Amino acid sequence: MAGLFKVAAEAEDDGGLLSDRIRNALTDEIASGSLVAGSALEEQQLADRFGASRTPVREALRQLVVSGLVEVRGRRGLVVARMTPERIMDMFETSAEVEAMCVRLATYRMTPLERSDLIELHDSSLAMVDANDVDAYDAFNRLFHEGIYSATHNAFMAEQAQEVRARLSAFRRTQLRQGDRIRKSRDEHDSIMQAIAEGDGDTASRRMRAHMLNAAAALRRYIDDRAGGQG
Amino acid sequence: MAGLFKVAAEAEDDGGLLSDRIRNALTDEIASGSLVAGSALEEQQLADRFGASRTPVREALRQLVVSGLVEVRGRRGLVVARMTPERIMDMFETSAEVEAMCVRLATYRMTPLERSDLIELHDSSLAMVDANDVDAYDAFNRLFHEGIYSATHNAFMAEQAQEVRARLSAFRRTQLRQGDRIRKSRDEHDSIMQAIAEGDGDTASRRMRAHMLNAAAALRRYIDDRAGGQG
DNA sequence: CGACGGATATTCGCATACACAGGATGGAAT
DNA sequence: ATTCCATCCTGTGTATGCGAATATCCGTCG
Repeated sequence: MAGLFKVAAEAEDDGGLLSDRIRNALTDEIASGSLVAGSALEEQQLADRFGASRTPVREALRQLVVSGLVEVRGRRGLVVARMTPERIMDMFETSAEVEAMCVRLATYRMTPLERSDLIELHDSSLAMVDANDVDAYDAFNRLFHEGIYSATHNAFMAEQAQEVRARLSAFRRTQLRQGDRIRKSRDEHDSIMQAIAEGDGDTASRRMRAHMLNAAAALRRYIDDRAGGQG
Repeated sequence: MAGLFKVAAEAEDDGGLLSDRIRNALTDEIASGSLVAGSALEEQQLADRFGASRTPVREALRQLVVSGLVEVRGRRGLVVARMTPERIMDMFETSAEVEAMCVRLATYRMTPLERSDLIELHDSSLAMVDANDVDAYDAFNRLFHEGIYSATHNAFMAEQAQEVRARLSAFRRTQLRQGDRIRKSRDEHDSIMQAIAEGDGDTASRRMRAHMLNAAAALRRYIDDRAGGQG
């Protein structure tokens, strides 16, 4: 999953391994929702689409299975991981705890430069909220949280947090479109930033946890609205 | 990595996929230290060893790369992930935070049955300490922590915690052999159990973090003793 | 004697080919 | 008409072959 962290690696798409290229492409499509959960993933079909043979496609798929984005169904092929609402909630809760853990460490360890960068980044999000630009805010949100991961000064923890976050990215955008969630999200960021500025890691941690759980609650409302349960 | 959690799957070793069998075997060998960090992993050689062709070996290796146990070295083949002391410490710290996070939730959520099972398990470890049986204690330790993961009643979090833990298993045994670390470990478990019994999740969490960091410190002393740095 | 360059050999990355399993489909029997 | 069975067919799992890239080794030159 170290690869996910260096998304700058997309630049070397042509130079890298074919299987990696396919893996990254599929990761993006699953995370963005282009490939909906439960879709069958046929090797030959994907091979044709990417202009490759089945071998690199297979390797990409097996890697996605390990990272949890794809699941095997016996010998009947692979499907995009279909997650139950319960599992999604579990993942959000885990993400909340992980983020809380990261922001606590980050508060204690970030350098003045990192702190000022994060403040500047946070300030920039106000315009996106006013414009109600969900895509821009989603992109900002990612940078904000990645900035916190990085400020933990623990590369492994940052990777783990990033991995969990990546697995939820498909749902995060959905959740942001709920009502005025985007503005509330920004407000919550603001209160987290205050705690960080005061060097109060425990408070920042609690607020981050609440922030993430609010996002999860918003998603749950959305899921409950859409369907009683399509497990 | 869900596969790691159901280690009962070892029973279906013969029935399962060849690439899975190879992956599990290599995982065990890396975790146990049979394959030392930095060793080259040649596809043909492994294929011969497992009586298979290169294809399933390749798939197994690529999966191990994703899970972080193996790393790629350009086109010059793969090696068992060589971890720097810094990275190992990062992993231990992450593990400490993750365990702290789990025990906090577990304290609030475990059922009376889970609590009594955990107490019983903990009590059983005293004999192993008295006998200074590191292997037995190591096995108990695993059950103890897995019991806590399970008591979070969050399957995803349990899997994540398990995955982090698995990646450190190679070092954990080493650390337990340091001085009277095993007895101290047991004492720390005891204080954690007290907090759990009192339903004080925050205290349990702090004590768990300290417990894990103590283990990391013991390992660091060991590393520092052995070599100034063999990165 | 050391360094540099080319040839060889090893090993990876991908493609293709073959084997096998499970499901779908069609027909026949009840 | 429905159900059961046989056959085919689709798709996965594995093996092998070929091309490319790189390390190694040896010879030659400085």
